[in-house]
Amino acid sequence: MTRWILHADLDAFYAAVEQRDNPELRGKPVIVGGPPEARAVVTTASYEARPFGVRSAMPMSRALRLCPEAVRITPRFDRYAEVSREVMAIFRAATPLVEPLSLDEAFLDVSEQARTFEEVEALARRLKDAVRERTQLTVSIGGGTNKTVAKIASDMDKPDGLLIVPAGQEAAFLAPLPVRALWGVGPKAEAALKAAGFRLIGDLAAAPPGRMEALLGSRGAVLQQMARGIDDRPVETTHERKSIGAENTFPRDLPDGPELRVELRRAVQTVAGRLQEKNLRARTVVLKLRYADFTTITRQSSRRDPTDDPATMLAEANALLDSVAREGDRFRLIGVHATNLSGETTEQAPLFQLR
DNA sequence: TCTGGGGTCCTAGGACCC
DNA sequence: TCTGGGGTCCTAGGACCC
Repeated sequence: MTRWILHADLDAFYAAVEQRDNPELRGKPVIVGGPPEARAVVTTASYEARPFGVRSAMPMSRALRLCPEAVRITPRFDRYAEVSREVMAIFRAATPLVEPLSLDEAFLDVSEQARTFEEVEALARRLKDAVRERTQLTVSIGGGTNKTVAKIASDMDKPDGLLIVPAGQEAAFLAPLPVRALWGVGPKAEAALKAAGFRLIGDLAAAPPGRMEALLGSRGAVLQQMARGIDDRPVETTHERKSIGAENTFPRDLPDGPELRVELRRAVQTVAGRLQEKNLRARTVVLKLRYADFTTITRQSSRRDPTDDPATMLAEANALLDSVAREGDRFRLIGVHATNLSGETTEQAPLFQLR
């Protein structure tokens, strides 16, 4: 039996929700993200904003210079989560095998619902129609016999796309695409591959045995298999949470002192609160600091007994900060993470919670 | 131009144990 | 005098994803 995987990706999701909720924003460039004074970045740019060169992860100050007439909206994550649940429910009505990757993306295994290319395409079409009718949002759907192909296919026909790769065509579909399109190839790996003469996914597929490992370590072999259209990762409906964290960049750099310690306490309280909400405890507290020059360090301490107590965690975090802070240091970010979790860590929730 | 915040996974060195 | 080999845990940093 052929395995059929869909990857569904809501188009400019956060911006689209804002435009749907507020008709005055429709047809206008909308940029979702914090204010430039807060040193925020773009979370999502509507399709009207993209011709100006506005992209996600870009500093908001730059985005607003590129597109001064844009309407900037501070993200409303709770709202996006609500809409996301509606969309995921539509997917789960089609198949129980749904793996949310974030609020706006999911893999679906539809092997039980569709057996041929035509049936898969028809099912994807029905899903797109259902999402549009029930939420007024457009979703791009890619499909194929594995996750790699489905994910890349959904990217290639945005927005409002639909692209199913026929069984047997995986490698041929991937070959002409740049290596950067592969999941797990970021700026560093791309540069390393380019320097070694590999530009296209087809180049990776054809590399001699051992070449990819030499270049990229253990990931090399996996990447080459993906490049060849081979990827048997299943759609996972649950996942085990490994960490919970909260961090914050300040509008202005701060020295160690009462203000910084207050920020640290806030972060600890957020994390402890979320641990308690989820009935989890952590054995390890991680302090994260970013200096004014953007260098980032972490310091952690573990103990035998897991805790969710804010006072205990704060004492540890403060001690860690004591151990690194020097006179004259200035910090732009502080964060706290809890790891080595115990309790019921298996969840149905998305892998990546927020975008 | 000036760089977020939520995560996962991997590597590498050192401590410690047998 | 020169000095194992394997396993596990902890720590720190970094690449990557959305």
